[in-house]
Amino acid sequence: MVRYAQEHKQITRQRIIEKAGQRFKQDGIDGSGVTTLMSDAGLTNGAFYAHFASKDDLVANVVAAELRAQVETYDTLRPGRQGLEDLIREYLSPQHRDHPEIGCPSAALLDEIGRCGETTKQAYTDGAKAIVEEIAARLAPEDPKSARGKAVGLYTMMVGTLQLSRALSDQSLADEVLEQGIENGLAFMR
Amino acid sequence: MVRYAQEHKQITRQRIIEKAGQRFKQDGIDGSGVTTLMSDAGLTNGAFYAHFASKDDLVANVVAAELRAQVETYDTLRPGRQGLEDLIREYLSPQHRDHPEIGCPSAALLDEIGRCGETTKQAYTDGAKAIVEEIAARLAPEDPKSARGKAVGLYTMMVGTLQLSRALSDQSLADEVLEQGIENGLAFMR
DNA sequence: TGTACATCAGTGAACGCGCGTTCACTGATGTAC
DNA sequence: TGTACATCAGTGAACGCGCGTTCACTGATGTAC
Repeated sequence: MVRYAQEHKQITRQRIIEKAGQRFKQDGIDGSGVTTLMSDAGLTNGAFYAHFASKDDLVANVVAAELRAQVETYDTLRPGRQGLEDLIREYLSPQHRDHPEIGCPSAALLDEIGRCGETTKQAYTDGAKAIVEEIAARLAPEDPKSARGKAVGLYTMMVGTLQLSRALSDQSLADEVLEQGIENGLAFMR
Repeated sequence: MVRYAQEHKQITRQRIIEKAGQRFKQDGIDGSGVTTLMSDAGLTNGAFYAHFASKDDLVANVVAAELRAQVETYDTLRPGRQGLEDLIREYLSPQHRDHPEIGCPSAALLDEIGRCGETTKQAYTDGAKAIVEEIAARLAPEDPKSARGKAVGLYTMMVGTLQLSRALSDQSLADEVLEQGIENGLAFMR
Protein backbone atom coordinates (compact mmCIF):
# COMPACT_ATOMS: atom_id res chain seq x y z
CA MET A 1 0.00 0.00 0.00
CA VAL A 2 2.51 2.53 1.14
CA ARG A 3 4.95 3.10 -1.70
CA TYR A 4 7.07 5.71 0.08
CA ALA A 5 7.95 6.10 3.71
CA GLN A 6 4.70 7.22 5.35
CA GLU A 7 6.07 10.55 6.52
CA HIS A 8 7.94 11.41 3.32
CA LYS A 9 5.42 13.86 1.92
CA GLN A 10 4.74 15.41 5.34
CA ILE A 11 8.46 15.99 5.81
CA THR A 12 8.73 17.68 2.42
CA ARG A 13 5.70 19.82 3.25
CA GLN A 14 7.29 20.87 6.53
CA ARG A 15 10.54 21.71 4.72
CA ILE A 16 8.65 23.93 2.25
CA ILE A 17 6.89 25.72 5.13
CA GLU A 18 10.07 26.24 7.10
CA LYS A 19 12.13 27.54 4.17
CA ALA A 20 9.23 29.74 3.03
CA GLY A 21 9.14 31.27 6.50
CA GLN A 22 12.77 32.32 6.13
CA ARG A 23 12.24 33.64 2.60
CA PHE A 24 9.10 35.60 3.54
CA LYS A 25 10.86 37.19 6.51
CA GLN A 26 13.77 38.18 4.30
CA ASP A 27 12.01 39.39 1.13
CA GLY A 28 8.40 39.85 2.23
CA ILE A 29 5.38 37.76 1.24
CA ASP A 30 4.64 39.71 -1.95
CA GLY A 31 8.36 39.71 -2.65
CA SER A 32 8.68 35.90 -2.70
CA GLY A 33 7.55 33.93 -5.76
CA VAL A 34 6.42 30.30 -5.77
CA THR A 35 9.35 29.25 -8.00
CA THR A 36 11.85 30.76 -5.54
CA LEU A 37 10.08 29.20 -2.55
CA MET A 38 10.17 25.74 -4.11
CA SER A 39 13.78 26.07 -5.18
CA ASP A 40 14.62 27.06 -1.57
CA ALA A 41 13.15 23.69 -0.57
CA GLY A 42 15.17 21.87 -3.24
CA LEU A 43 12.16 21.29 -5.51
CA THR A 44 10.71 22.66 -8.75
CA ASN A 45 7.68 24.92 -9.05
CA GLY A 46 5.31 22.24 -10.37
CA ALA A 47 5.32 20.26 -7.12
CA PHE A 48 3.92 23.17 -5.15
CA TYR A 49 0.26 22.38 -5.80
CA ALA A 50 0.65 18.80 -4.63
CA HIS A 51 1.28 20.32 -1.19
CA PHE A 52 -0.83 23.49 -1.05
CA ALA A 53 -4.08 24.67 -2.61
CA SER A 54 -2.65 28.13 -3.34
CA LYS A 55 0.04 30.57 -2.28
CA ASP A 56 -2.45 32.01 0.23
CA ASP A 57 -2.82 28.52 1.71
CA LEU A 58 0.96 28.31 2.13
CA VAL A 59 1.08 31.78 3.70
CA ALA A 60 -1.50 30.84 6.33
CA ASN A 61 0.42 27.65 7.17
CA VAL A 62 3.73 29.53 7.34
CA VAL A 63 2.30 32.18 9.67
CA ALA A 64 0.88 29.48 11.95
CA ALA A 65 4.17 27.56 11.99
CA GLU A 66 6.28 30.68 12.55
CA LEU A 67 4.25 31.77 15.56
CA ARG A 68 4.20 28.26 16.98
CA ALA A 69 8.01 28.26 16.69
CA GLN A 70 8.16 31.64 18.43
CA VAL A 71 6.15 30.37 21.37
CA GLU A 72 8.42 27.32 21.60
CA THR A 73 11.49 29.50 22.03
CA TYR A 74 9.92 30.89 25.19
CA ASP A 75 10.30 27.44 26.77
CA THR A 76 14.08 27.60 26.31
CA LEU A 77 14.35 30.77 28.41
CA ARG A 78 15.20 30.91 32.09
CA PRO A 79 12.00 30.75 34.15
CA GLY A 80 10.02 33.83 35.19
CA ARG A 81 11.18 37.42 35.00
CA GLN A 82 14.83 36.57 34.39
CA GLY A 83 13.89 34.79 31.18
CA LEU A 84 11.83 37.79 30.13
CA GLU A 85 14.79 40.09 30.63
CA ASP A 86 16.94 37.75 28.51
CA LEU A 87 14.24 37.78 25.84
CA ILE A 88 14.16 41.57 25.71
CA ARG A 89 17.95 41.76 25.32
CA GLU A 90 18.07 39.07 22.64
CA TYR A 91 15.08 40.43 20.76
CA LEU A 92 16.49 43.95 20.66
CA SER A 93 20.01 42.87 19.68
CA PRO A 94 21.88 43.89 16.49
CA GLN A 95 22.11 40.18 15.56
CA HIS A 96 18.32 39.86 15.55
CA ARG A 97 17.97 43.09 13.58
CA ASP A 98 20.52 41.96 10.99
CA HIS A 99 19.05 38.46 10.50
CA PRO A 100 15.31 38.82 9.89
CA GLU A 101 15.19 35.45 8.09
CA ILE A 102 15.73 33.58 11.36
CA GLY A 103 13.99 36.15 13.55
CA CYS A 104 10.57 37.22 14.76
CA PRO A 105 7.80 36.94 12.13
CA SER A 106 5.90 39.87 13.63
CA ALA A 107 8.86 42.22 13.24
CA ALA A 108 9.41 41.09 9.65
CA LEU A 109 5.85 40.78 8.39
CA LEU A 110 3.25 42.31 10.70
CA ASP A 111 1.99 45.08 8.42
CA GLU A 112 1.85 42.67 5.48
CA ILE A 113 -0.11 40.16 7.57
CA GLY A 114 -2.62 42.94 8.26
CA ARG A 115 -3.32 43.01 4.50
CA CYS A 116 -3.74 39.23 4.20
CA GLY A 117 -7.00 37.27 4.11
CA GLU A 118 -8.98 36.01 7.09
CA THR A 119 -7.34 32.56 7.20
CA THR A 120 -3.87 34.05 7.63
CA LYS A 121 -5.06 36.64 10.15
CA GLN A 122 -6.79 33.85 12.11
CA ALA A 123 -3.52 31.89 12.23
CA TYR A 124 -1.70 35.02 13.37
CA THR A 125 -4.32 35.80 16.01
CA ASP A 126 -4.02 32.36 17.60
CA GLY A 127 -0.24 32.64 17.78
CA ALA A 128 -0.25 36.21 19.06
CA LYS A 129 -2.61 35.29 21.90
CA ALA A 130 -0.23 32.54 23.02
CA ILE A 131 2.77 34.90 22.95
CA VAL A 132 1.01 37.57 24.99
CA GLU A 133 0.01 34.93 27.53
CA GLU A 134 3.61 33.72 27.81
CA ILE A 135 4.82 37.26 28.47
CA ALA A 136 2.00 38.02 30.93
CA ALA A 137 2.74 34.82 32.88
CA ARG A 138 6.32 35.97 33.31
CA LEU A 139 5.41 39.55 34.20
CA ALA A 140 2.99 38.48 36.94
CA PRO A 141 3.16 34.72 37.69
CA GLU A 142 0.62 35.04 40.50
CA ASP A 143 -1.98 36.86 38.33
CA PRO A 144 -1.20 36.70 34.60
CA LYS A 145 -4.53 38.22 33.55
CA SER A 146 -3.77 41.50 35.30
CA ALA A 147 -0.55 41.77 33.27
CA ARG A 148 -2.11 41.18 29.85
CA GLY A 149 -2.26 44.90 29.06
CA LYS A 150 1.36 45.44 30.01
CA ALA A 151 2.36 42.32 28.07
CA VAL A 152 0.71 43.67 24.91
CA GLY A 153 2.51 46.98 25.43
CA LEU A 154 5.88 45.31 25.89
CA TYR A 155 5.42 43.09 22.85
CA THR A 156 4.21 45.85 20.49
CA MET A 157 7.03 48.10 21.68
CA MET A 158 9.61 45.41 20.94
CA VAL A 159 8.14 44.67 17.49
CA GLY A 160 7.95 48.38 16.59
CA THR A 161 11.47 49.01 17.87
CA LEU A 162 13.02 46.21 15.79
CA GLN A 163 11.15 47.37 12.68
CA LEU A 164 12.28 50.94 13.26
CA SER A 165 15.87 49.88 13.78
CA ARG A 166 15.77 47.95 10.49
CA ALA A 167 14.32 50.92 8.60
CA LEU A 168 16.96 53.44 9.70
CA SER A 169 19.83 54.13 7.32
CA ASP A 170 21.96 55.57 10.11
CA GLN A 171 23.71 52.62 11.82
CA SER A 172 24.59 54.34 15.07
CA LEU A 173 21.06 55.73 15.38
CA ALA A 174 19.69 52.24 14.72
CA ASP A 175 21.91 50.85 17.50
CA GLU A 176 20.80 53.65 19.82
CA VAL A 177 17.16 52.82 19.17
CA LEU A 178 17.78 49.20 20.19
CA GLU A 179 19.48 50.33 23.43
CA GLN A 180 16.58 52.62 24.24
CA GLY A 181 14.21 49.76 23.44
CA ILE A 182 15.92 47.58 26.04
CA GLU A 183 15.60 50.35 28.63
CA ASN A 184 11.95 50.83 27.78
CA GLY A 185 11.41 47.08 27.92
CA LEU A 186 12.94 46.82 31.37
CA ALA A 187 10.74 49.74 32.44
CA PHE A 188 7.69 47.66 31.46
CA MET A 189 8.88 45.02 33.91
CA ARG A 190 8.94 47.43 36.84
CA MET B 1 8.88 80.28 -23.44
CA VAL B 2 6.55 78.81 -20.88
CA ARG B 3 3.92 76.82 -22.75
CA TYR B 4 2.03 75.59 -19.68
CA ALA B 5 1.47 77.20 -16.32
CA GLN B 6 4.86 77.04 -14.63
CA GLU B 7 3.69 74.85 -11.80
CA HIS B 8 1.59 72.47 -13.89
CA LYS B 9 4.06 69.59 -13.96
CA GLN B 10 5.02 70.06 -10.32
CA ILE B 11 1.36 69.93 -9.33
CA THR B 12 0.88 66.70 -11.28
CA ARG B 13 4.01 65.24 -9.67
CA GLN B 14 2.69 66.11 -6.22
CA ARG B 15 -0.66 64.52 -7.07
CA ILE B 16 1.07 61.29 -8.13
CA ILE B 17 3.09 61.25 -4.89
CA GLU B 18 0.07 61.92 -2.71
CA LYS B 19 -2.18 59.30 -4.34
CA ALA B 20 0.69 56.78 -4.37
CA GLY B 21 1.06 57.31 -0.62
CA GLN B 22 -2.55 56.30 -0.12
CA ARG B 23 -2.25 53.30 -2.45
CA PHE B 24 0.98 52.08 -0.85
CA LYS B 25 -0.51 52.34 2.64
CA GLN B 26 -3.56 50.39 1.50
CA ASP B 27 -2.02 47.64 -0.67
CA GLY B 28 1.67 47.76 0.23
CA ILE B 29 4.57 48.95 -1.94
CA ASP B 30 5.11 45.59 -3.66
CA GLY B 31 1.34 45.31 -3.98
CA SER B 32 0.94 48.52 -5.99
CA GLY B 33 1.80 48.55 -9.72
CA VAL B 34 2.83 51.62 -11.71
CA THR B 35 -0.27 51.38 -13.93
CA THR B 36 -2.54 51.44 -10.87
CA LEU B 37 -0.60 54.31 -9.30
CA MET B 38 -0.89 56.43 -12.43
CA SER B 39 -4.54 55.65 -12.90
CA ASP B 40 -5.09 56.73 -9.26
CA ALA B 41 -3.63 60.09 -10.30
CA GLY B 42 -5.89 60.27 -13.36
CA LEU B 43 -3.07 59.53 -15.83
CA THR B 44 -1.84 56.61 -17.95
CA ASN B 45 1.20 54.48 -17.24
CA GLY B 46 3.42 55.99 -19.93
CA ALA B 47 3.61 59.40 -18.25
CA PHE B 48 5.22 57.93 -15.15
CA TYR B 49 8.79 58.18 -16.39
CA ALA B 50 8.42 61.85 -17.28
CA HIS B 51 8.08 62.40 -13.52
CA PHE B 52 10.26 59.73 -11.86
CA ALA B 53 13.42 57.84 -12.81
CA SER B 54 12.00 54.54 -11.50
CA LYS B 55 9.46 53.08 -9.10
CA ASP B 56 12.16 53.14 -6.39
CA ASP B 57 12.57 56.86 -7.02
CA LEU B 58 8.84 57.35 -6.48
CA VAL B 59 8.90 55.24 -3.32
CA ALA B 60 11.65 57.36 -1.79
CA ASN B 61 9.74 60.54 -2.63
CA VAL B 62 6.49 59.11 -1.24
CA VAL B 63 8.14 58.07 2.02
CA ALA B 64 9.68 61.54 2.42
CA ALA B 65 6.35 63.24 1.68
CA GLU B 66 4.35 60.94 3.96
CA LEU B 67 6.63 61.56 6.93
CA ARG B 68 6.70 65.29 6.26
CA ALA B 69 2.89 65.23 6.31
CA GLN B 70 2.91 63.28 9.58
CA VAL B 71 5.11 65.87 11.23
CA GLU B 72 2.81 68.62 9.98
CA THR B 73 -0.19 67.06 11.72
CA TYR B 74 1.65 67.53 15.02
CA ASP B 75 1.30 71.29 14.54
CA THR B 76 -2.50 71.00 14.53
CA LEU B 77 -2.54 69.43 17.99
CA ARG B 78 -3.14 71.29 21.23
CA PRO B 79 0.21 72.43 22.66
CA GLY B 80 2.32 70.35 25.02
CA ARG B 81 1.26 67.23 26.86
CA GLN B 82 -2.46 67.71 26.15
CA GLY B 83 -1.79 67.49 22.42
CA LEU B 84 0.26 64.35 22.97
CA GLU B 85 -2.62 62.72 24.84
CA ASP B 86 -4.96 63.64 21.96
CA LEU B 87 -2.47 62.15 19.52
CA ILE B 88 -2.30 58.85 21.41
CA ARG B 89 -6.10 58.56 21.46
CA GLU B 90 -6.49 59.42 17.77
CA TYR B 91 -3.61 57.20 16.69
CA LEU B 92 -4.95 54.20 18.57
CA SER B 93 -8.55 54.66 17.43
CA PRO B 94 -10.64 52.15 15.43
CA GLN B 95 -11.00 54.81 12.69
CA HIS B 96 -7.23 55.00 12.23
CA ARG B 97 -6.96 51.21 12.24
CA ASP B 98 -9.72 50.85 9.65
CA HIS B 99 -8.36 53.53 7.26
CA PRO B 100 -4.69 52.82 6.68
CA GLU B 101 -4.76 54.72 3.37
CA ILE B 102 -5.10 58.05 5.18
CA GLY B 103 -3.15 57.00 8.27
CA CYS B 104 0.37 56.66 9.60
CA PRO B 105 2.94 55.44 7.02
CA SER B 106 5.00 53.70 9.70
CA ALA B 107 2.07 51.59 10.83
CA ALA B 108 1.24 50.65 7.24
CA LEU B 109 4.70 50.18 5.75
CA LEU B 110 7.49 50.02 8.32
CA ASP B 111 8.62 46.45 7.76
CA GLU B 112 8.50 46.94 3.99
CA ILE B 113 10.57 50.14 4.29
CA GLY B 114 13.17 48.09 6.15
CA ARG B 115 13.58 46.02 2.96
CA CYS B 116 13.91 49.07 0.67
CA GLY B 117 17.11 50.60 -0.68
CA GLU B 118 19.28 53.20 1.03
CA THR B 119 17.58 56.22 -0.57
CA THR B 120 14.18 55.27 0.83
CA LYS B 121 15.62 54.38 4.25
CA GLN B 122 17.41 57.73 4.29
CA ALA B 123 14.12 59.53 3.59
CA TYR B 124 12.46 57.53 6.35
CA THR B 125 15.28 58.20 8.81
CA ASP B 126 15.03 61.98 8.35
CA GLY B 127 11.29 61.91 8.93
CA ALA B 128 11.46 59.56 11.90
CA LYS B 129 14.00 61.80 13.64
CA ALA B 130 11.65 64.77 13.30
CA ILE B 131 8.71 62.80 14.70
CA VAL B 132 10.68 61.58 17.72
CA GLU B 133 11.80 65.16 18.39
CA GLU B 134 8.20 66.39 18.25
CA ILE B 135 7.12 63.77 20.78
CA ALA B 136 10.11 64.37 23.04
CA ALA B 137 9.45 68.12 23.04
CA ARG B 138 5.93 67.47 24.29
CA LEU B 139 6.99 64.87 26.87
CA ALA B 140 9.58 67.18 28.45
CA PRO B 141 9.37 70.76 27.09
CA GLU B 142 12.12 71.93 29.45
CA ASP B 143 14.59 69.20 28.42
CA PRO B 144 13.54 67.36 25.22
CA LYS B 145 16.83 65.46 24.87
CA SER B 146 16.28 63.62 28.14
CA ALA B 147 12.93 62.37 26.83
CA ARG B 148 14.20 61.02 23.49
CA GLY B 149 14.38 57.46 24.80
CA LYS B 150 10.85 57.59 26.16
CA ALA B 151 9.64 59.21 22.93
CA VAL B 152 11.09 56.36 20.86
CA GLY B 153 9.40 53.88 23.18
CA LEU B 154 6.05 55.59 22.95
CA TYR B 155 6.23 55.86 19.16
CA THR B 156 7.32 52.25 18.54
CA MET B 157 4.65 51.01 20.94
CA MET B 158 1.96 52.97 19.07
CA VAL B 159 3.17 51.73 15.67
CA GLY B 160 3.36 48.12 16.85
CA THR B 161 -0.05 48.32 18.52
CA LEU B 162 -1.79 49.62 15.40
CA GLN B 163 -0.14 46.97 13.25
CA LEU B 164 -1.14 44.26 15.71
CA SER B 165 -4.72 45.52 15.86
CA ARG B 166 -4.89 45.41 12.04
CA ALA B 167 -3.53 41.86 11.91
CA LEU B 168 -6.02 40.36 14.36
CA SER B 169 -9.05 38.57 12.94
CA ASP B 170 -10.94 38.87 16.23
CA GLN B 171 -12.63 42.30 16.23
CA SER B 172 -13.22 42.59 19.95
CA LEU B 173 -9.66 41.51 20.70
CA ALA B 174 -8.41 44.09 18.18
CA ASP B 175 -10.45 46.78 19.96
CA GLU B 176 -9.11 45.62 23.32
CA VAL B 177 -5.54 45.90 22.05
CA LEU B 178 -6.17 49.54 21.06
CA GLU B 179 -7.60 50.32 24.52
CA GLN B 180 -4.60 48.76 26.20
CA GLY B 181 -2.35 50.69 23.84
CA ILE B 182 -3.92 53.96 25.01
CA GLU B 183 -3.35 52.99 28.64
CA ASN B 184 0.25 52.03 27.89
CA GLY B 185 0.70 55.29 25.98
CA LEU B 186 -0.58 57.37 28.88
CA ALA B 187 1.77 55.41 31.17
CA PHE B 188 4.68 56.58 29.00
CA MET B 189 3.61 60.15 29.76
CA ARG B 190 3.83 59.66 33.52
C1' DT C 1 16.26 -13.84 -5.55
C1' DG C 2 14.49 -11.61 -9.76
C1' DT C 3 11.16 -9.30 -12.52
C1' DA C 4 6.77 -6.94 -13.73
C1' DC C 5 3.91 -3.65 -12.01
C1' DA C 6 0.99 0.01 -9.61
C1' DT C 7 1.77 4.04 -7.07
C1' DC C 8 2.54 8.84 -6.69
C1' DA C 9 6.11 12.63 -5.42
C1' DG C 10 8.20 15.45 -8.23
C1' DT C 11 9.38 17.48 -13.16
C1' DG C 12 9.28 21.05 -16.46
C1' DA C 13 6.87 23.32 -20.05
C1' DA C 14 3.09 26.07 -20.78
C1' DC C 15 -1.10 29.20 -19.64
C1' DG C 16 -2.75 34.17 -19.28
C1' DC C 17 -1.64 38.12 -16.73
C1' DG C 18 0.46 42.17 -14.64
C1' DC C 19 4.95 43.78 -13.62
C1' DG C 20 8.52 47.87 -14.51
C1' DT C 21 10.12 50.24 -18.37
C1' DT C 22 10.58 52.30 -23.27
C1' DC C 23 9.19 54.95 -27.10
C1' DA C 24 6.98 56.87 -31.27
C1' DC C 25 3.08 59.62 -31.17
C1' DT C 26 -0.78 63.04 -30.13
C1' DG C 27 -2.90 67.11 -29.10
C1' DA C 28 -3.67 71.09 -25.96
C1' DT C 29 -1.07 75.04 -24.85
C1' DG C 30 0.72 79.89 -25.16
C1' DT C 31 3.54 82.63 -28.53
C1' DA C 32 4.58 85.16 -32.64
C1' DC C 33 3.26 87.68 -36.38
C1' DT D 1 -8.35 89.30 -33.88
C1' DG D 2 -6.83 85.22 -36.45
C1' DT D 3 -3.65 81.76 -37.90
C1' DA D 4 0.74 79.08 -38.04
C1' DC D 5 3.83 77.17 -35.09
C1' DA D 6 7.07 75.24 -31.38
C1' DT D 7 6.65 73.16 -27.04
C1' DC D 8 6.07 69.28 -24.13
C1' DA D 9 2.74 66.78 -20.77
C1' DG D 10 0.52 62.96 -21.52
C1' DT D 11 -0.99 58.63 -24.50
C1' DG D 12 -1.09 53.87 -25.41
C1' DA D 13 1.08 50.00 -27.44
C1' DA D 14 4.86 47.21 -26.90
C1' DC D 15 9.20 45.07 -24.60
C1' DG D 16 11.01 40.99 -21.81
C1' DC D 17 10.19 39.01 -17.48
C1' DG D 18 8.34 36.73 -13.40
C1' DC D 19 3.98 35.98 -11.35
C1' DG D 20 0.44 32.13 -9.67
C1' DT D 21 -1.39 28.13 -11.56
C1' DT D 22 -2.21 23.82 -14.57
C1' DC D 23 -1.07 19.51 -16.50
C1' DA D 24 0.84 15.62 -19.18
C1' DC D 25 4.80 13.21 -17.94
C1' DT D 26 8.78 10.76 -15.58
C1' DG D 27 11.05 7.79 -12.75
C1' DA D 28 12.09 6.03 -8.07
C1' DT D 29 9.64 3.34 -4.82
C1' DG D 30 7.91 -0.89 -2.40
C1' DT D 31 4.83 -4.87 -3.58
C1' DA D 32 3.45 -9.14 -5.62
C1' DC D 33 4.48 -13.30 -7.57
